[in-house]
Amino acid sequence: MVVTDQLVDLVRAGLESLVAAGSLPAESVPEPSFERPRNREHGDWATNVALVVAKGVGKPRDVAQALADAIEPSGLVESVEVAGPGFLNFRLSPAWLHDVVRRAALSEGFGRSTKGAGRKVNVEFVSANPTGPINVVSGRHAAVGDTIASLLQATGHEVIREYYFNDAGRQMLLFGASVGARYLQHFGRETDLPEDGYKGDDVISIAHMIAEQIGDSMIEAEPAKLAQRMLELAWPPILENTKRSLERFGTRFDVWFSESTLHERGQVTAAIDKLREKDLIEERDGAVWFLSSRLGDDKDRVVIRSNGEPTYSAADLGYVVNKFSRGFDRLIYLWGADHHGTVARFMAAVEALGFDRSSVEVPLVQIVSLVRGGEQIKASKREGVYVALDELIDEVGVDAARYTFLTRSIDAPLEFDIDLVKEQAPENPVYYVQYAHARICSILRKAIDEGHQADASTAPLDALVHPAEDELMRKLASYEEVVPEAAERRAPQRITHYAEELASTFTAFYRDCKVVSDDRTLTAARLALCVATRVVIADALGLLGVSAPERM
RNA sequence: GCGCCCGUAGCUCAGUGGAUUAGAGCGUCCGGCUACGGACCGGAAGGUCGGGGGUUCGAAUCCCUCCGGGCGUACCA
Repeated sequence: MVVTDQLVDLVRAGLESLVAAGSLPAESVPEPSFERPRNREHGDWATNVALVVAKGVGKPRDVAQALADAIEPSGLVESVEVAGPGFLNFRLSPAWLHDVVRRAALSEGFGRSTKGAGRKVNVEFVSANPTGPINVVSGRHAAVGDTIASLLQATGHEVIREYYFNDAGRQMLLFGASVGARYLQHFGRETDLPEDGYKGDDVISIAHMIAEQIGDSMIEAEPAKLAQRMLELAWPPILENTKRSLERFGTRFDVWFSESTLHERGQVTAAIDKLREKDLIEERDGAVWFLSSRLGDDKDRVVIRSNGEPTYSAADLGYVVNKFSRGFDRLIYLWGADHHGTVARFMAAVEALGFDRSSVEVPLVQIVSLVRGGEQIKASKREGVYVALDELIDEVGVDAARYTFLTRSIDAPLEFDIDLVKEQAPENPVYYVQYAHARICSILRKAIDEGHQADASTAPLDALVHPAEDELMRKLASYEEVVPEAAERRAPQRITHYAEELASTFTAFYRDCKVVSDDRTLTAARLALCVATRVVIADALGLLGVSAPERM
């Protein structure tokens, strides 16, 4: 049982006995919460529960003292004292830290919880249209979405990673027309790119590829037919490249979801009909409108244009119904902050379609701005301005790239200076963390060579009394708080920061405590601590999708 | 105008209700390699947590307001 749960039980029992004695009203008993005090003089764990219940009952310190007296002694708790305005500070026996070391070293679900057990979550991220190579902006989304998904799995959720792609519709036909223009140019025809068309050079190479495949058979085709045909030929190989790049980047999706299948199955129309039944649909100016303003949106939104084509957000209606029909309890849509203006409309649709708004969340990843040659450039696929994810991987490697994306909060805009990132790649903190891991592996190899055993289940952990050992054990213990918090807050950066702290704490231990020595008891204990640290570093890096090398 | 995000050390950023020492990396300055891996380590300088008001026993953290920056505000996505 995790130590905080045991403490909660102890304190709850104490509170209940105060209620039974009449010194606390029954309705004022909250779930006690525990935290690790920053200052070590304040004990191992502290709760503010007395401050919370004291309101209208008495002085916080008096309540705290009464509660401290009411808490039954146990083998776990060495002392409970009242401090500051009314905190209860707990000092624990060394056994809890030893338990941490053993559980971590033996990999028995350390850092895992079952909080989300039985909950099925869909995490949809990246979802870039297959109009060209996947870029670094998508790279940030891939790293973040993948890690959020891993964190949810670590807290017991069943998770599906999903990629939604556009293979139809106005925007994609524009892309098809752009490819068509390049196709015609390939055969020497004088043709301009469509206005707002896709201007990137990669469109040229796609057109060349198609030209080799089908020859000049389409050069006399009607523009609309040409665009449609080019689109059909272009997107599948582009999507394949996207899959390959993302897999190379360590991100694997469970489901690749095609927008056009929603239309083919009539799910978009069905969703609109459902809104119509609720009188949330109106025809105006020849278009069909969703009256989203009745549900918190700024204004109503078109779902079917006056030319009869559904809008992209109409597909979203069918898609959310489709997702829920697959049995998910929660949908997470990781969107770019430049789409935040559509969140209100989307949430209005969720409600209108009969779903609970609180079961859908849309974390927004702030924009990535590109800097190249000291100048800020606006990344745009249509303008052909971007840095390809493959290029980033080639230059700095997967580990450094992912790690960089995962050190920042999703709320922080990311300035991506491609020159600077390449230059600073060797100084990336990821190597500090990986180095600590490799160093531990090296120590363990040496110890085993010399006939020592690294068996945490039998190691005499009482021998660990040095302050640096104590610090390291405490840092390991906090992993069990960090993972659920990172998961709940959708905050991968908590894991990167923790990994650096753990590596740094280990390095201090390494400096002060020689692991392998003639003292076999002490060596056995320290080896167990090393194993525990190695496991936790590897686990944290694993959540981030970063490798944990045994040698560097 | 309205909406969302941001404003913390010279720079890039963590910390988002807890304890009169607010942290890290980089940069700057000083010092350290005869131990299991120096991709390192120790120390120093550097902060009105954008300004003001409020809530609270307690605020960088919550609320209001102002200032500054980014993004959005389409029958594009």
